[in-house]
Amino acid sequence: MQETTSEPEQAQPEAGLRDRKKEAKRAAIIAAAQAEFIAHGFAEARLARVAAQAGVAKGTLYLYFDSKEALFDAVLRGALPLIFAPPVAPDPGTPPQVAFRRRLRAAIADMQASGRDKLALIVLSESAQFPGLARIYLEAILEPLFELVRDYARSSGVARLEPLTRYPQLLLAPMLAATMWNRLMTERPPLDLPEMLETHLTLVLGPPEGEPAGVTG
Amino acid sequence: MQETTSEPEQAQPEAGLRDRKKEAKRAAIIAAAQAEFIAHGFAEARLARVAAQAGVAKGTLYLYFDSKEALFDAVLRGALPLIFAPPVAPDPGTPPQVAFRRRLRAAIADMQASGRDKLALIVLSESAQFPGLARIYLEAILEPLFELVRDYARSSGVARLEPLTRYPQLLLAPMLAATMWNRLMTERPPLDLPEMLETHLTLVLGPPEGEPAGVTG
Amino acid sequence: MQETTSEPEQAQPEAGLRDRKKEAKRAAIIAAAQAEFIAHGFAEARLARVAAQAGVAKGTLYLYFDSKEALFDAVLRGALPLIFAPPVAPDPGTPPQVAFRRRLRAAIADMQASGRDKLALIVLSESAQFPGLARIYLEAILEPLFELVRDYARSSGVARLEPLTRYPQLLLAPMLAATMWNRLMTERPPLDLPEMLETHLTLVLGPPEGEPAGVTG
Amino acid sequence: MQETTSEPEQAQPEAGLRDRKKEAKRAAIIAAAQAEFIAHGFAEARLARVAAQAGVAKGTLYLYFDSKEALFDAVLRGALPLIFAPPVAPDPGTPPQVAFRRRLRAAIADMQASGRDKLALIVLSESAQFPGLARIYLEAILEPLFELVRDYARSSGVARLEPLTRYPQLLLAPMLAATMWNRLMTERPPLDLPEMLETHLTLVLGPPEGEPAGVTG
DNA sequence: CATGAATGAGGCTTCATTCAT
DNA sequence: TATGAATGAAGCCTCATTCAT
Repeated sequence: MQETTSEPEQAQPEAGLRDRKKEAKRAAIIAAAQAEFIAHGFAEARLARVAAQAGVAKGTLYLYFDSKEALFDAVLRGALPLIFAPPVAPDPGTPPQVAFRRRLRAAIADMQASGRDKLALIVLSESAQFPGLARIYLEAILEPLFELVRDYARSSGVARLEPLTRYPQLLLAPMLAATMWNRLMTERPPLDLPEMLETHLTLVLGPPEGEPAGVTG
Repeated sequence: MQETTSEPEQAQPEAGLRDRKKEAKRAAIIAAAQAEFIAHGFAEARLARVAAQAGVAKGTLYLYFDSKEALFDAVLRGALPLIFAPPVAPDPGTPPQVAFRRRLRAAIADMQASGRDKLALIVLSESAQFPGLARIYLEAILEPLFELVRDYARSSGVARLEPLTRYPQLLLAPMLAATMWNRLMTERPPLDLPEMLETHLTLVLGPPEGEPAGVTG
Repeated sequence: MQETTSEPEQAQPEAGLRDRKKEAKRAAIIAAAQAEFIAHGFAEARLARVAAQAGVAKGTLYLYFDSKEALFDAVLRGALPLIFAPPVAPDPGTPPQVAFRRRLRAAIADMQASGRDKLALIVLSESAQFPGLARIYLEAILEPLFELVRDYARSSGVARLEPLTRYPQLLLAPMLAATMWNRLMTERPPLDLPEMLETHLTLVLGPPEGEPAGVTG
Repeated sequence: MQETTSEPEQAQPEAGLRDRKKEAKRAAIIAAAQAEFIAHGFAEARLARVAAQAGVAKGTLYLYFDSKEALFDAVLRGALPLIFAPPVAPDPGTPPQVAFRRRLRAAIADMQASGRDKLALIVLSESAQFPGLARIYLEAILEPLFELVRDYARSSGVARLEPLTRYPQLLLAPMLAATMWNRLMTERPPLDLPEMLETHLTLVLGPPEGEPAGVTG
């Protein structure tokens, strides 16, 4: 139990090193798999490509994951925590509407940048094969967003917005639709997601206030 | 009904009969394939099941379609014309807003009832494999709807709605989202699509007028 | 029901031809598999070799059998009926002891010649993997033999043989042992199975009577 | 317990300790392997399970054995010496027939208790893969038993038993058969091996004498 | 035109064996 | 000496596609 002096902590750091390496490899595999699933969907994803991309042998995948499905599962779960980590500290002082809009913008940008929107699509279309997963995944993604919307609609005190507490989807749907659009309509100029979002929010919620203010006002 | 005499005398009716039979079989195959693709997605669809369902041998599929992809293509194209057949005659005399809302309602109901919403999902998620198809399909479905929205926004003369001429998606997205929701969240009470649509339209367009009329002011 | 004359019954014989071909191929596969299982045991048996030996593609095996285990099962079941088809017609007139001995001799010779003794061994040693099969197989092979022994012991009226009605195994075990011996001790001169059997029967049952009579003349 | 000083001073006792430790580990591996082979046969045996059971890492196995086959070989050879260690001191004074029967009984009981009967089965069925081994193993087990039988048959002076000097198998086969039977027919009441053996010996050799005495004689 | 048996490339997965630590 | 992560050959099996009938 005593501390080793010169060559400190033999077991601990060595195991730590091992574990760190394992964890790094695990992460590499998940990253490679995520790219593969995003590029080809579940059924057409090839574990050989995942292994090659991750720089390991095919068999090595099975040291970390029991099966292709388990790997898919891990990719999804791995993506989950990233989805709604508050992107910027809540910054007290900003009016709620501004914070709300920032939050939505960040969520959109993150989905787009990470490619997780494509994962969501895959889960959607292959939900027949992964029934439980679809529920978990979508709940983990959507429920927090819904709560965000409901909170805002309630706290805003605007009567017109009351329906959003029942159908928070209404506010979020265009983001989903637009993100799909951009992923699919690669031959066209992409939609300007932030602007479109702003437009939609203005359409539904009214013009923004408190923010740097674009127009004169 | 007459027997074919071995000499192609009445080429017309005989060929017509043949063609009708061929066409019927072709239709049966497409119907079976549509069900299969909807139920399992593209990759997991099995031609053996399609053939069995259509009541033909597996080899027979190849007399009508070159490949699994060609069959998928045919299914999609077969579904297209149905999507926007005007469901009810335009019925002159109804105010444009009412007609517009009816049209949207009909489109939604049709998508839902036919299962074509699932087809759309499949195209979405497997668009990497079917790049051209995705474009064609979505354009055929969405463009007419967009045009409908743009027309309405323009002709309404309401300034607030001007953004819809640039982003007609904003009005349609909730329908897409809701249809996906209901397809996936089978464990929960389904969203009431018509009501949700109405809510959304009211939220964006304002309360309906000319129709039975809900609130007053 | 009528006899086929020149070219009658189109469906029947054509289907018959197809079926006959399928049946022939099925038989060829089973034969090839039996040889393979006998040569290498279950786990080391290679379906590639079975297919090659049977003159079919690997995938073809799966048109006839669901899995390697199912093929093994079929091999065993296919071997069963052969095991105790009465080799010669019972020939009334021969005294029961003679008939009994003949029967045993034939059973031994048949097991040896067909290689089914090796199959039995495989079932034995891999019974952990095929629990039900072991029971079925051994019952199908052994129970009839046991019954034969019991019948004889009872009908002989010899008091000394009474234990055989309880332990018919005692009379048959040497045949099992000897057949194993010859299969394993390939480097030694093989046991003369018939003679050994005769010796054993004489040892237990007493000298044969009624048969051509051996030495003296 | 003393620290190794880096200079190999007391090579003898230290090495002895080391050797003992190594030997213990080696024994643990063999024991684990024997259990594994008995439970699953050779092909289905998993070195991972052996290592886990022995409490060592998988790689460690290869410090002691070159390959899975070498380990199997070691298991068999390790089991050999146990098979015919005279279970009770020959005890002079008992009549030969009694000693003989006791010996057989002990051999049977030992095979059963140790699970080595299953090992024998495995060797039998996989003899194609281990040709040399099969011979060695079976000779080591059977030859001593055969000699026992031959000795007895000769020394008994009973003419009827003369065939046993040529076919000692005849006396032993039921034990082999019965041991197999009990291993396989786990769903049925097991054969009472000692009683069956006694029955067989009585059937072939005549009623026992000198022992507690059943009949008078 | 229709059939359905046959094909065979290629996917996922296993596991004895190796090797850097 | 011991570890256990990594390897990669090889097996079983699937299924879109072909072709003789």
